[in-house]
Amino acid sequence: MSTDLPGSPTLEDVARVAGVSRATVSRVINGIRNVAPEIQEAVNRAVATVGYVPNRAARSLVTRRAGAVALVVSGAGDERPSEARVFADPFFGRVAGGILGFLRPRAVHPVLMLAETPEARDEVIAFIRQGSADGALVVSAHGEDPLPGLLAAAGVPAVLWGRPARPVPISYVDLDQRLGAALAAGRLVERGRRRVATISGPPGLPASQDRLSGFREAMARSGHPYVPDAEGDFSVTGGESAMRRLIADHPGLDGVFAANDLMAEGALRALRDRGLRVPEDVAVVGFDDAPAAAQCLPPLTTVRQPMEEMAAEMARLLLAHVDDPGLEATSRVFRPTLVVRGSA
Amino acid sequence: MSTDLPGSPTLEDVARVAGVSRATVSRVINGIRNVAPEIQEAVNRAVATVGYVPNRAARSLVTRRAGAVALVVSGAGDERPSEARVFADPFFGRVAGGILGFLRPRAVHPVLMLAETPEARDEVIAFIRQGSADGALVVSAHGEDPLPGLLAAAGVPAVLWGRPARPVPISYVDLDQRLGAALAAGRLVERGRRRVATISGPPGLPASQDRLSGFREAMARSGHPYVPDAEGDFSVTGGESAMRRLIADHPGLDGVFAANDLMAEGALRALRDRGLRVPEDVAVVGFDDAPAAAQCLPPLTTVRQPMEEMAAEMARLLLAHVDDPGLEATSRVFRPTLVVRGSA
DNA sequence: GTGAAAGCGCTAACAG
DNA sequence: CTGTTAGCGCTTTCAC
Repeated sequence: MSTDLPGSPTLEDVARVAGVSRATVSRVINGIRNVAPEIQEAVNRAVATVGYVPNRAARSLVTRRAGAVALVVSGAGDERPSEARVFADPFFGRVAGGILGFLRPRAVHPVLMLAETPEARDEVIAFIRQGSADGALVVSAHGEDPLPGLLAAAGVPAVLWGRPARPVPISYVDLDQRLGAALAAGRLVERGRRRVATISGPPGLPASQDRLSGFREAMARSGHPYVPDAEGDFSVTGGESAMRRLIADHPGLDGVFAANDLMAEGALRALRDRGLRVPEDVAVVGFDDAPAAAQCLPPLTTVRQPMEEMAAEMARLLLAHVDDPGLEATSRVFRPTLVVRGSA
Repeated sequence: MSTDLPGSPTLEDVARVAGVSRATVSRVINGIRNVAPEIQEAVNRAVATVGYVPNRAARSLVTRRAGAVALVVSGAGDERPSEARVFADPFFGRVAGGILGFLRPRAVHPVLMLAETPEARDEVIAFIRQGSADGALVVSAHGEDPLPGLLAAAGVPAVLWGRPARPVPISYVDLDQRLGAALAAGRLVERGRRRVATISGPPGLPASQDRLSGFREAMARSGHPYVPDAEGDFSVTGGESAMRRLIADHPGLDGVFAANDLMAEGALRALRDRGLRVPEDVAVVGFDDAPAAAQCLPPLTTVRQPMEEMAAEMARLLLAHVDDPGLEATSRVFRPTLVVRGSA
């Protein structure tokens, strides 16, 4: 007999109740046409009465689709401590939000993974090779992250957030960082600032490098060949101490470009502590347009990075690669915009 | 023939190469004894040469284990916007970190889910019923979150972060909030503070309520029956404005207990802006011992909540429920400790 | 100690 | 338009 123990109802059960075959039930469940309306009706009723819900493993086994993707946070330091730091960054939150927004309507679920150690990296690729996920979405905290290379070598579908430091045949989504930096420079120059400095991000990240060099080049084009910089780490406290160093080393400062909003927030704080007014004494421009940017005092003028859209695009690209394994690696570069608020 | 297309190698392939049967390979893979050492050797070699990696769907189909759990962020508002906010809170990062730390060595993966709408909630329980995950770990932002009730009704293994507002037969992990609040009160009293106020969290959360009433009761026991409060929302800016209100309404204030560190940080900022010194003029005690607490100026005296351990315990409890469906719902309440730094 | 065989629940040809 | 028939890759009795 097939009326077993509690085990949740299967297609077979639904079929029996509806008085049709498993195949027909399957067709109805998967929304395939060519099924008489009356039968569809009967099947749906049967599904409801037995409380049927399709078994994902069985389905995956035959469709060869997991309906899941790995959301990998990579190279953010190592071991436990890092975990908290990465997730705590509002940046990750926005990216995750954008990805979920795209994946959800498509019934694809993100599996959170950390890839800080060689073993963890192997685990990520094994995870995909064993069919637990159809591909990987990776957010690296380091330009030298070896994961993209491993993914490419394994021939696993993957999309990166940001261009990797060294070329890898993998799709990625990025922002035109240099343009963003130029926007910031333009604003500062437009506001008549002559002694401008910058607080840069972690030098290992291509995004940091591009923002720094892009800013310097734009300033140079405007006749300001010398732009000192203090290195930060993309955190509020990092920005705060960088700003302090800048104030100490360059007393006459009247403009600052911080490579992200968190550091800009720290800079604002340091400036306030020193009794310097923003934007009167020192104008400040941030980068990202993080949620907190509008809450700063004064509200932060910043370069907006459409993170949610970029994140959604990552997801879209990944699913495209999953659907068509032959697809060439591509890159999508978004344009930043300047959001003018009170700080500059 | 079985030498098909590229399709990744299966047990069959390994068996052929090793010259044994599928069953034997399976035993070796799953570390079951009763296999001659020499054969184990041969199998392992074969696994390596063909690059075998077990197919998770096939395995799940028979073992009835997904090897995954849903990590649900629930009731944090609704729709897209919320997503970013929740993840951005350092609180979520630490919890996620603690969970991952426990799950990883056990080869269980967390699938990120949001449950803000009724449909999203149904999706969560369907997700588990279809075998995509073995259970749910849920972090609610609202005491009235309906998800725990649905989970319990569906008989799905689940563990909550924090006691639900209304009793639900579900396991949860919590902190002794009242003891934590008493610790804060004790410190303030010990430092001779006589005009003490508190910045409370979202009133809908049991944790907020317990910290508030626990603090008031402890203060009352020390002879301070009146403790005004200003409501915050667990964010820095919320704490900042609450502090401003408190200063305005209660000029003589000399001590403040903020229901979390983010708000304490905001309070510090508001106090500094008003030219009040901490701890000389006003002593401040926070709650959580967030990573940023030590970075504040002055470093924050706070009530430490062992979030990572609590999170790990959630995961442990969930796996226990998965292994033994008959297990009764239990609760594990952790004890907070006081971390004395500069602010009080 | 090892192999043969029976499914787990589902989808996808292929007939009819 | 619907049913029959094969498996997907793996674990797991049950014999040997």
